[in-house]
Amino acid sequence: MAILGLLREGPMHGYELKQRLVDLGFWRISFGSVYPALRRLERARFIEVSPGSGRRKEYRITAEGKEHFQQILEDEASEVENTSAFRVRLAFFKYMNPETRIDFLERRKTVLRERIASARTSLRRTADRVDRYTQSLMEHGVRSAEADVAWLDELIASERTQDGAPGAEKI
Amino acid sequence: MAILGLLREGPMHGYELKQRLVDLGFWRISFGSVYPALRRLERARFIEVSPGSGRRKEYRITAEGKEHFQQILEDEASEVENTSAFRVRLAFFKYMNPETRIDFLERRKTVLRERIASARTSLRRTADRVDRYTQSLMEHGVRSAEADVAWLDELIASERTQDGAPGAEKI
DNA sequence: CATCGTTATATCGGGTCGATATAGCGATGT
DNA sequence: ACATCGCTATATCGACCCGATATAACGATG
Repeated sequence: MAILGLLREGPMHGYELKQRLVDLGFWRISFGSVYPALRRLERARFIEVSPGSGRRKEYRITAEGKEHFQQILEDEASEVENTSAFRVRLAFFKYMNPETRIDFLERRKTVLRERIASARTSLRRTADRVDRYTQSLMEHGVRSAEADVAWLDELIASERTQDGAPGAEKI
Repeated sequence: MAILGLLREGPMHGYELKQRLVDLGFWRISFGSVYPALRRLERARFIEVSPGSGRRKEYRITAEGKEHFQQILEDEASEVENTSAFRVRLAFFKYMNPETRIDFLERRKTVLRERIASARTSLRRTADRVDRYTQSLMEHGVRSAEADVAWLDELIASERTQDGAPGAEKI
């Protein structure tokens, strides 16, 4: 999905795609994921290949590819539990129907809130049994999730005020 | 490694192990990882199985298992780029040689600092080309990483003052 | 023009994930 | 008494991802 999204901006070769994925925060994406994914997308006729300069291969998205991308992006039941899947969809939010954007963000927020609640419960439950390192780890997990929720609130707020310039409220 | 660490605390069955892994922040750990892992550990003689109550199977760590756990925990070249691997080691920090703990935390900090730097670079490089959502995503990534660094600083500080009570400096 | 670091494509084995199957268990309702 | 529901519990499968590795051309430095 991320590859299709990036190729919507314009044709690219594999190595460049990988770099752009790293830029989006997928630090550890591997060539062992990228190249097989490109072959799968080609087989499915969602992308096309043509020789670029040197030994490069230029990948271009097809009409079917755009259609498929839109379909999985707009899918109402779109994954919101999976952090990576969430981040990919957010990176291509501009292509998402504005009406479903807020719903999508709210659903992510619900998931995080649930995790925070259950993490707090297990912290209380195990407070006396686990060592200070484990406890610090769990507490940091809660704080991170809370920061994520605050960020989602920013995004939702700027999405509601239509003009929407997230970053205007930036710290 | 996480399974061996948890079994050091006492015998457990598979389902319970999975729950404890979730408690440690591995929200999405799957049974398709847990049960095959238990079989591999059994084959390697790092754990032993005995029938528990009902249809449960109780897993126990062996002497070889403890030895192996200690070895991969203390391994100087221990993975610090991989967030999951880092978190597992931190969860079992009490078993790690105190001299190597600070080094381990510092190395993780270096990795995060490098990521922050490269993320800032790619933010500056792409600031005018990418849309506001992508930008917010990248900015949030940087803020999260910075929060992680601050947390590591807390852990390092409390580790240096021997008595070490992380959470004493808690916000 | 040798050498080194970067760009670039590709594959492989071992492992993870999400879905699914199966079934016993305890509680709640009628 | 017993149906049914949700939770506990073990297990497997296909599709896929990751890290290591192979290969080679390219550009810059000396």
